[in-house]
Amino acid sequence: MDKPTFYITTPIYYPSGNMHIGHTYCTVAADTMARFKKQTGYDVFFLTGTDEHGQKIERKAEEMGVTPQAFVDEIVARTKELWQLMNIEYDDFLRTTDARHEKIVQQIFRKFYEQGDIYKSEYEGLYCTPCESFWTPTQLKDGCCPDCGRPVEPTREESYFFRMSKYQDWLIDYIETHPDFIQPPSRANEMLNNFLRPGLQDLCVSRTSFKWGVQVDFDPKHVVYVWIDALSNYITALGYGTDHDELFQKYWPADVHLVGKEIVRFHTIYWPIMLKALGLALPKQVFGHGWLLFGGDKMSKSKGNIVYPQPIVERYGADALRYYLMREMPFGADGNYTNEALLTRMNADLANDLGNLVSRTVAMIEKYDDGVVPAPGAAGEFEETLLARYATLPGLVEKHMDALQFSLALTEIWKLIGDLNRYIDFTQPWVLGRAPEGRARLDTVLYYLAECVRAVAVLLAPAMPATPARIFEQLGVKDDCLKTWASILAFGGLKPGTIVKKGEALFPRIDIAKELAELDALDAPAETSETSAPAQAEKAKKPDKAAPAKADSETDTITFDDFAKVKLVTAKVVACERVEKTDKLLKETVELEDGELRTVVSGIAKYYTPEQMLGKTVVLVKNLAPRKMRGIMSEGMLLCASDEAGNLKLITAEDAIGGGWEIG
RNA sequence: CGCGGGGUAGAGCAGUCCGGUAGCUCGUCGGGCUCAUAACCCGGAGGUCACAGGUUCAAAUCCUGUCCCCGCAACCA
Repeated sequence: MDKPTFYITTPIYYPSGNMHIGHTYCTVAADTMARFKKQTGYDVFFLTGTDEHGQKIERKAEEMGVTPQAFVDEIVARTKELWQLMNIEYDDFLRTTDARHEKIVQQIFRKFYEQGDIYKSEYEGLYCTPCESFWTPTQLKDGCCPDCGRPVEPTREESYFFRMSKYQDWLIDYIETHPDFIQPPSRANEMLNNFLRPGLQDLCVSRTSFKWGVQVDFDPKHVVYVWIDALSNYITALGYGTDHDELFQKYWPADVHLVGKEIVRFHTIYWPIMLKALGLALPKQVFGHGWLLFGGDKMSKSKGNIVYPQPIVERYGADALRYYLMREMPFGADGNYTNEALLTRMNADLANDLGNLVSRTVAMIEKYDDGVVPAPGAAGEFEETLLARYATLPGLVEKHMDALQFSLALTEIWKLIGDLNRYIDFTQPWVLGRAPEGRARLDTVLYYLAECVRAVAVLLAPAMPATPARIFEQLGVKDDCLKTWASILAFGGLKPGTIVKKGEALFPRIDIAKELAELDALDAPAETSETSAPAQAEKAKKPDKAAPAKADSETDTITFDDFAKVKLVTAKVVACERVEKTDKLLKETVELEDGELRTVVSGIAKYYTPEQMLGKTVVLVKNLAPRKMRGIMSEGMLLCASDEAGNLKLITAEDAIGGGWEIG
């Protein structure tokens, strides 16, 4: 008999830098789900991968002096290492640079064109030649390029467009009649209200301004634009469109696409329309999970607050991190990552509740029954309570897992763990062990403990794949049949006579204060330099624009001549006002020694009022290229120091009488 | 009125769709136990559910308005 199938995907990640804990979060969730479905009898296919094309990667590679392919190869290699470290068991890893993918994307694109969903037209926009970018009128700043401040010119670029509007009514109807399609439901409203009901624009689906992409085979100067390329991965990985499409026949449509909330739109609007145009079924569900924040802030390279999993896993193991990620926040909402919360959970849940339970269970069997699991006697009141929990637990876990509520599923498992710890206190095995007439009760208690701990190990396996084996080892469970989901549906699988063996603590208790200090010390370099976070990783990242590659690392030096190029002078603030309608900007007029006045715009309004600025002697980068912001030309930059939270302090020169003193 | 998320015990959160005793974890205070990783168990303290109106027998939950916080975007040279 064929098993039911289950096809789950993560997004294909953009390898412009190394994967951090946010990517890890999503991938662990997918892996946990995949393992759970396998455990409960499904034929599972779990896909992840990387989305490797696009101008951004082309540029980064160029800056680093390598080919785009070499650039992404490096990141992909590290990504795969990370997934291995995290115990991610994917069935396939698709790279959009794989020949198998590119070929089918071309085919899909051609099909769209031939059936009239894609038409050739001209992209009309305002083009900034130096930046090679199109801008819409609303993006312009004062009629100029928002990136470089230079004038733009109306330009037409030949492009292909997808007739999204043609499918709009169908899609609205589909979403309204399939309430489970977009999860959580609030995201569906967002899509309907913001994009679908106002009317879809035709989507520009090709570019001629860069080359790093899938070429349009019937019009080679075009490359396929990102979303057609990227979204197709979910079917090209299964061999769609080839002679060997058995996987596609078997697994499509996907049961769930896990996606970050920022790309829900592409997966619930463009992707369904593409599929409809191809005549294919839609995925059963798109689940938009929340973001992992750091201290309440979004993680970002510019804030330097990106958390990488490697140091954590090296210290505490993948299971501890996986548990934390799955347990700490409801899937779908944003959550905070903090080292402190991680360590607290490790101690409270893993060391105290679970680890200690295993430890005391095994220790008592060794002490009172020479390490041999005894046969149970009749169930009493306490046993009935336990059995009641035991009987409903698998069903509850399954219900929560099917709703992707990992946190709730784990909470249910921990309720049994709590019951077991309580059970020991209530039954007091150490008292029973003192008198011969207590022996029968004692044996019953010890058997119930061991059998329930076995069930816990089975239930933990999806989220914590490495831990069950360690529990089974101590319990002396060798028979693989006793490690399956089926084996816990009825109480009593564990054989009396099994030999237990106390081992090392599953999760040793941690000195939180000490560990926190050490983790902070590890993080410290990462705050000032992006390059040091994961020891063997990194090196490949860079700020998005400009900045020559060598400025990347704090260990790199510059020559004196390099330094001499920067003209730093003191400057006195003679006027200052807020720039209207902005949160961050102050406009200062500063005076240099020769009486020269400069206008400077600075993003410091959150830290200084115009009144505070007035009269200060500050440090100005005199020869920085002018840059227009909010329509005001800024002629230089005021030096600031920033702490790890991004708070700014102006560098001032208290003793300087006025402006114009040279520094350096 | 740009888009979105949020304001519930000292901290972090659930509960809000589908009104009906305000709940969980950590911390804290007191007690118990000694099988166990100074773990485990019991109990206590601590909340005008941001604010103001409204609907209702009944509002954290529904409606209206206000305030505040945080992302994104527009402005971090």
